[in-house]
Amino acid sequence: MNATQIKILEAAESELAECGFAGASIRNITQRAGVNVASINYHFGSKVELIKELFKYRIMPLNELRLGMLEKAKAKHEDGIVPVYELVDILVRPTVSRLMGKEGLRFVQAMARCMSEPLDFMRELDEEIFQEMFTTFLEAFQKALPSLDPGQVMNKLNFIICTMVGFMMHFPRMDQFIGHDLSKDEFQNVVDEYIEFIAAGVESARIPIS
Amino acid sequence: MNATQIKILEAAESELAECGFAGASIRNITQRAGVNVASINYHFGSKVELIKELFKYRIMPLNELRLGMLEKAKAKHEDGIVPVYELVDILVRPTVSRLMGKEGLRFVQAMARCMSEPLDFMRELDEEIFQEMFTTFLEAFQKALPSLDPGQVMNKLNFIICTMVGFMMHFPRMDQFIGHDLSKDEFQNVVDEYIEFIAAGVESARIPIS
DNA sequence: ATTCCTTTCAAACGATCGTTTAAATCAAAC
DNA sequence: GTTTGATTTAAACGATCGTTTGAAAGGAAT
Repeated sequence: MNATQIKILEAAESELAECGFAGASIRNITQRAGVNVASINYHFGSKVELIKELFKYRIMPLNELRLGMLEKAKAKHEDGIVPVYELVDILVRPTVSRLMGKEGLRFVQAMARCMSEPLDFMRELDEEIFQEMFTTFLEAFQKALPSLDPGQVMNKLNFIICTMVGFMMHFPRMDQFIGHDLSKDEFQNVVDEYIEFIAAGVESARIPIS
Repeated sequence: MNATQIKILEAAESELAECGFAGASIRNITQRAGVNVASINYHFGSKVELIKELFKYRIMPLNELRLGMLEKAKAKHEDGIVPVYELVDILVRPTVSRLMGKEGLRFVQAMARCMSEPLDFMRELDEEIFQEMFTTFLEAFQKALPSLDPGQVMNKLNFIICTMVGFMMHFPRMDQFIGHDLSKDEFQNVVDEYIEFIAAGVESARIPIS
């Protein structure tokens, strides 16, 4: 991965964050990166190969971080059962906490935008990257919530994903609704409250199994 | 609103749901509707005017429904304070319950896709349509959660919006994660559990005001 | 200095985009 | 039956899209 390729990847990330996949243009990306239009096809083969490469480049270390944290948490508790709150934190914080800081925001927005478009190659990424993490955490949540029906736990995990996707999507608009820009402290507060919000939802079981 | 215009609106909705705004093409829309390419500019003026018209056409009755339900709920409780669970239900169910059924899904997906794109005219719609409902429900939630800091209530409401956006976005993929298509009963179950999930998150207050 | 391989470049490819135009078609009023 | 206004149509507009091409430039090894 040489300097030109990294310049292109970062430019593509910005373009994706602002325009989405359909709206992103090769010409804009290369202009942002200060390289020739043909560079992308030369270095990556095509537009979709470029984007796939970008997400692999970004997501894989993030997932390894998460799985590592999960293993550590399992080891910490003698029965291997990690409490719900901790699981939610491990799952949510690595992504959400990146929203503060321009590069993190850029990545997360690019991600969210592409996830919202039903692109064939994103479905492939789903299967390559997310499915494994989904089943791993599903198992952990089922151990942490033994009183719940397995189907309910599955739903809860899907709800967590929903909230994460929604948060990534809605976050840039939150300022508009709140009325002012968030400071770093306020942002940390929002993240903490958000994780608490999700954990409480996961732990709740007001509706009995019918 | 004559027959041709409605045909165009519905075709536009389908196209938006599948391709988003940037990906939606006038030629595809007119082909779906079985009308000439020039019809859109003749009847609506431009692409963005068409989409704005579509959302006004769909959202305004939905919002009136919600505000009506809120008024009824306020009247039902002698102090005018509507419990959290009921507020969440009023806010979430009218949108989410539409996801079952092809037309509803089509509308919600079109909506979600466009909300994910930072389009100027969507910001206008935000201000015209959502801002009013946001402040109305913010007030109701603040009455229902008197022990919480106003800022926290604001965050909670933003979290609700996040989860709704995320749910609309993620719902078409949920089948893939669950492994089979949802039946009507299963879907109703998911909606109920989802509303409970959110309500529990809103009611939680584990983190003290620091 | 010359060879060889990688990288960059300007230019062009065909396709599709949103929009406009002017003629053709239709439906109702007189 | 003719006229008038609204609607639909096919064709073309200039612009931009992702991709390809063949030549120019660069850099390391001989």
